[in-house]
Amino acid sequence: MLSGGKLKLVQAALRLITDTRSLTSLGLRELAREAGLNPNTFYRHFKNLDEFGLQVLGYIAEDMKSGVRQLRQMADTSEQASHDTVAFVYSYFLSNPAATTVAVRELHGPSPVLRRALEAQLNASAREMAEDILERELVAGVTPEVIHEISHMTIRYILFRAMDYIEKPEQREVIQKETERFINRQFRGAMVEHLEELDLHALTRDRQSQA
Amino acid sequence: MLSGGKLKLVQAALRLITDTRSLTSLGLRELAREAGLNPNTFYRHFKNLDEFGLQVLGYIAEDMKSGVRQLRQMADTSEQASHDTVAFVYSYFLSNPAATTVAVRELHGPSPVLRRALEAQLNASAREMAEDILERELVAGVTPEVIHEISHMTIRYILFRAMDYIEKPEQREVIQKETERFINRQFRGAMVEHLEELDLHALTRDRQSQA
DNA sequence: GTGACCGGTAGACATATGTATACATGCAGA
DNA sequence: TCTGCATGTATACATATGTCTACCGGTCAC
Repeated sequence: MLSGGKLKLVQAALRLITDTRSLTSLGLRELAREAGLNPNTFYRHFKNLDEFGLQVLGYIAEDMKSGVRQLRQMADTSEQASHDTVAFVYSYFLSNPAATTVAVRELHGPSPVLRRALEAQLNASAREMAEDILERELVAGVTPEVIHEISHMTIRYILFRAMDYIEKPEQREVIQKETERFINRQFRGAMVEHLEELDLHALTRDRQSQA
Repeated sequence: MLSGGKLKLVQAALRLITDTRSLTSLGLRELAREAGLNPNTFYRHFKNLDEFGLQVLGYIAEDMKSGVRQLRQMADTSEQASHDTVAFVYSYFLSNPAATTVAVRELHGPSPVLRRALEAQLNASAREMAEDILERELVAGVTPEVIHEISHMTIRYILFRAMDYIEKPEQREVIQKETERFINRQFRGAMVEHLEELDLHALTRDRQSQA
């Protein structure tokens, strides 16, 4: 898809983006230097840095999509599904740290163009996730709209945690477990959404007296 | 607390940070220019730009804290409390857009120093929120640890949504409602966390047949 | 074979930046 | 009154950046 110098420049960007750099902070000369090209070659491929940023986003979006596609796997309960999904997604992020960093950073970054683009891509992922849940009937008694809404939140939540997950190896297990709890609480909360608070309290008391 | 030139520079930063700039992207000369000072005056007050960033964070942290302090108000049910809190917090963000933008942007930004500082401040806020919930016994049947965990997530969630809230006036109502649902689902989900999935389904069916 | 085009290069430009040194002013304490 | 110190300024330098114009070597179509 991307050829020659274009590819070199995009990959150079991914190499340059570490803990301490963001996509929008990269300079054209810097990029060319890292790619082993003449500064002016940049102009042969991109009109300006914004257009370049979009290409980078497209590149990593492609990557992420193909990663998420292989996620369709079996799971009997929703709890099991959330566990598997979370494990998979984080391991994916872990093996693509640069792309992940770009996504997290630019989602709230200073370039409106990139923000919109990323948002659109996240929405697409959320939609996919929701439809997957609906098709496999993993959650009962929750309307499709709510499933979409929760998926939307979940996708973002995972993305934010991904940075910590990458940066703090000793916290990975904790983060993973927290994420699972987050998801399960959302869906369980949605299931009992229309119950009166008093009933809920009674219910909780029941459980506690049982134990 | 901050005096003269120091203050001028910090305020200049807040003025410069709009949709399209981030704290870490500001230059020393740029800052001085906006503050109406000589570039070198910057050095009279700050060792480097990182130290400056920390001061800015401190400045807005002060501001936010005093904002959140007046939040202690009455509410009978947790649902009511989440509604009031969400309304209040968003209106606060709306009236301090620059500070909000800084916080959101730098929490995942390229400067590790600022990231850590912001994280610490968010954790403090989360702790405060959790303790408030515990003191006022707004949520029953949920352990303090879980309340802390949910508070932690909620604080972050609200902060992220704050950007959209500021930027997209036509979506403000929706965002506010979504945030309330988010919070309520978390706590309700936590209440029924230890129930078997089957029981939950039965419960949901009950409600549906009632209706 | 020739002309067009694509990808890459070289050099030069105006302009911006961070920083160092040296100078000016005003106010506090002796 | 003199001294010190904090604050602000002026000038200067090395270095980086985006961008412009011009040049070069292949490759493909005709």
